[in-house]
Amino acid sequence: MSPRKPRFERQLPQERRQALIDATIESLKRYGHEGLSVRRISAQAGVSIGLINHHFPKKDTLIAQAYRYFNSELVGGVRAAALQAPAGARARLRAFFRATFSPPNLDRDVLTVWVVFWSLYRHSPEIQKVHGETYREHVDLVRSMLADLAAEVGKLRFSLRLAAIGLTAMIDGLWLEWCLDPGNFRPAEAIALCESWVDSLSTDATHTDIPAEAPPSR
Amino acid sequence: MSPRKPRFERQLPQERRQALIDATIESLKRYGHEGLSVRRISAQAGVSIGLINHHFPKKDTLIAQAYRYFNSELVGGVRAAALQAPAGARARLRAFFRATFSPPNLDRDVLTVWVVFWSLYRHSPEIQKVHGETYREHVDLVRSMLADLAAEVGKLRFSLRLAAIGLTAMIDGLWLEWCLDPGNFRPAEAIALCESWVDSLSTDATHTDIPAEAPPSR
DNA sequence: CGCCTTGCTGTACGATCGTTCAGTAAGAAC
DNA sequence: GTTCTTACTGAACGATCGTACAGCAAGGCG
Repeated sequence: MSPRKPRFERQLPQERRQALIDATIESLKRYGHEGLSVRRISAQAGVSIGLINHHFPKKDTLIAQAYRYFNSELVGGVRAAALQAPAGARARLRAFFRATFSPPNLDRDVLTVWVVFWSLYRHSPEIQKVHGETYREHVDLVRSMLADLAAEVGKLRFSLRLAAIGLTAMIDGLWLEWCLDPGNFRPAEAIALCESWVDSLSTDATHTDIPAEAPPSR
Repeated sequence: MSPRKPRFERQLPQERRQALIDATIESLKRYGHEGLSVRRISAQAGVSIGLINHHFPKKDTLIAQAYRYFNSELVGGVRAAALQAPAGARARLRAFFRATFSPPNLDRDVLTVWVVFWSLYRHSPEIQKVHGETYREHVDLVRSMLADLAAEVGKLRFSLRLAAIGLTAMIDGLWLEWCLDPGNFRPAEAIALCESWVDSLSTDATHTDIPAEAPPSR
């Protein structure tokens, strides 16, 4: 007699949880918002429907943890790229932009996942919580590089806070536009736009009246 | 005998369709993605469930038309603001930025509606079709103002195409960031970031190597 | 006033949703 | 080989989904 093939393999909870998180993101890439159902996710992971609720109290918990993982992967990747670059604020920023506008980050499916997560934000406290914890890391990374730039070239055109906001907005906006229509511009052009914007930070204001710097109410 | 109150009022198809479009957007503001169900929408409009399929062949058609209306309202509003401004590229851009970062456009609910529509884009051919037709109007508006600017100050740092992409990205990115956390910056700061970026367009490049301008493959 | 058009209602249908839970079996421990 | 823990399955539940459709009734018209 041949040994029976087991109907399933037991795994350590932490490994299975990660597999479910991976399946969540993959299903989200495949089917968009409709991929976020327990049936789609469990099918993608090759497990039964009930296993999700065995490892996660609610579906929303799994989605929030998938968002956390997705965020940390991005931040980890671009941070590593920036740290591997030669010393100097501009070189680090250049490497950061290259990583930002290259695979795996510049990928229509990946960017679609971002947009779907963002669309869940307003009506999901769990997503809001994860966002508050992880998106800050991304902004902090940008801010630290801009701080290095300021140390090299002197005072910037905007406060560190506002400069980081502007650069993050430019990146997110370019991501969004490229996600909706990748034929509009090439990655190298997106990098050029970002570098040009950083350059403009270190030149004196010529035409614009910058409003007095008052930190926002919050 | 008091005259019986009619159980419902008949309306012209075009009026009822518009009412359903309004209800769709309102329900979307209220409940996010989950507001896009025929039951939520019909409840918001105060009509029966079946009326939606009486006026629209499929739910997706209604959603796509709501996206079209939402887009045209935005473009119409900011274009009107730009046209009412004093002559001159900078004045028009300034008015455009003010309209872009003021109500009704700068409203968390309104911005959430944008993000949800964007999240539907990749897996909905109907949304893609509307987007292709209407988003172009917005980009064209931006491009025409930048063309006027170029005519005033001479050659810009980027091609008209790329400059419009960068400015649109900056606006969309700031919208997104403000939607996720309105406490991060004030509207006046967003306007300053945009105006500063436009200013940098008309100064010579100093540090950045701009890649050769080759139109994208498409 | 009665007729006719048609905007409109509301039930019904099958599909799919998130969650529960009793039962199964994998695989380590002894 | 036996026992035990628990990762795991899969049917079942009620709720909600989009669509279809038979019938009602509002309101203009003759």
